[in-house]
Amino acid sequence: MTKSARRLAPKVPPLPGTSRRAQYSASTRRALVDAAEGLFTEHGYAATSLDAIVAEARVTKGALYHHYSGKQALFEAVFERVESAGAASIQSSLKGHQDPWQKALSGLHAFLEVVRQPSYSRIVIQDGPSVLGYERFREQEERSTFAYVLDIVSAVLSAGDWKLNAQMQHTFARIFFGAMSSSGTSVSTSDDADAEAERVEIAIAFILSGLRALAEEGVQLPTAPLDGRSTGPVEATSS
Amino acid sequence: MTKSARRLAPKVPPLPGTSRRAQYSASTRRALVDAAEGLFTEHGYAATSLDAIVAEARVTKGALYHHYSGKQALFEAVFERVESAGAASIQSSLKGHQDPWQKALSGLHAFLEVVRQPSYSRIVIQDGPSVLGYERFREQEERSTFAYVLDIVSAVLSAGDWKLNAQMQHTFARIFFGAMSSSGTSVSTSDDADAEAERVEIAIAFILSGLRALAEEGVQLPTAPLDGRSTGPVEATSS
DNA sequence: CAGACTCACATACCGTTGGTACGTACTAAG
DNA sequence: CTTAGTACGTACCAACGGTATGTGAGTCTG
Repeated sequence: MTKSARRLAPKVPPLPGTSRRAQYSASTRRALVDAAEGLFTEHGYAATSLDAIVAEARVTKGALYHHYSGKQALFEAVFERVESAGAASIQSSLKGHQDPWQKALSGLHAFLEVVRQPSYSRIVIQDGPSVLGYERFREQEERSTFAYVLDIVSAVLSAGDWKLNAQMQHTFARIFFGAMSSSGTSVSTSDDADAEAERVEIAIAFILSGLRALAEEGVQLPTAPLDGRSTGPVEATSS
Repeated sequence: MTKSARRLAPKVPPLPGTSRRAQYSASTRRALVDAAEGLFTEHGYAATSLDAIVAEARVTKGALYHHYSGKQALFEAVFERVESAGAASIQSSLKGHQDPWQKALSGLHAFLEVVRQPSYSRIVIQDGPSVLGYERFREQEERSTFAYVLDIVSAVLSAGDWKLNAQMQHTFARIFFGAMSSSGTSVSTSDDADAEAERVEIAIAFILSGLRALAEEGVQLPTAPLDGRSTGPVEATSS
């Protein structure tokens, strides 16, 4: 392979992605991802066969395996697209807010909108963790949706004049992210999604206002674990 | 079937479950569930074949399909056992606390212990929703672990002198349950699980103390949706 | 106690599925 | 026109969940 490879480089491989075949190729990939997204959303990952996907995309399995290493890799492509679309939607809702508390409420609202989309609910929230494995799922989340949550939570916490290390910020973000995901799924499966979303917003806003009250009182986070479970009634957290 | 069926009823079908065959049968079921729990925990639902399970249990597929209608039904049996064991563990931690806030902290601690067990983490938290489907998963949770969370949350909320309808209590419970599940998984996959669990306890306790602060101030829940995202800065939630 | 009957499995098999090996048409470069 | 490589299509395979059917031990009835 070394003897004939170095002829002389073509002028320029005219921008990879602009040639005819590259366009066809990209089109095929899109068709596959589109079809897969629809079928995964409708029937879930396990109940969707590759035959169904390639039929819907009007290609063959050969094409699929040429572009993706397998079913899971295709799912990852779908996941990434759906996830980043949702994250972008959330991000855009944050513009025009400086007050962290307002930003949090606005982001929460946007999140509850995103999670009501069937594709996001099914692909990201429901099938995501088990298909990708929790580790990979988390890697993906960490650098998109969760990142925003972390940002906002950190902003809220520092607005509360609490100095926390990165780990503690992470923990808080994880807690709120979990709360939002869970209640988000609850919203998306509710009979009256609007009403449920409203309740969630009220509830989380109320919880946030609780933190705000603590901030105004100047209450600090305890650094030691509060052992309030073993024997008698102890004084617990409030100052 | 009607001609010879009504002889006369045998004295009593000597307590179903005590006959020899019934004992063998029960033993086989246990072996299957035991084997399945181990393999599901280790490799996950999808990556565990029925052949592997029946080999581990030292029976054949015929036996499996005699007792369970399929792989999913077997998983449900495993799920139910692991789940109820965890729920029982949590429930027992609640004894000896009258103060709802203390009860909440104690339950939280117990939950974080339970969720650190690999079987619970993998089978209930991770594979549960996608295998059973979110609806069935939720039905199961609703009448065990989630029920306790709902109880505690309701107690906390009414201790805060807030009158909420059942829906709102549900919403709050869902929020906290989600927060606990998510951070619980985070704990179980952490490098230093103890430290992470400690942080989670501190954080959630802090959030609870925020609610407590609101209670002491007599702040009430807003009933209308707070629209704090559209145009300018609005006054938001705090009184 | 003898026979009929039932239950708790074992064995052999099937359809579907994810994945692979290989052939082929089309394209871009020389 | 040749040549190399890409983008597929076709044919196939192994593994898996699930089923149909056989069989022997256990249980009940007379």
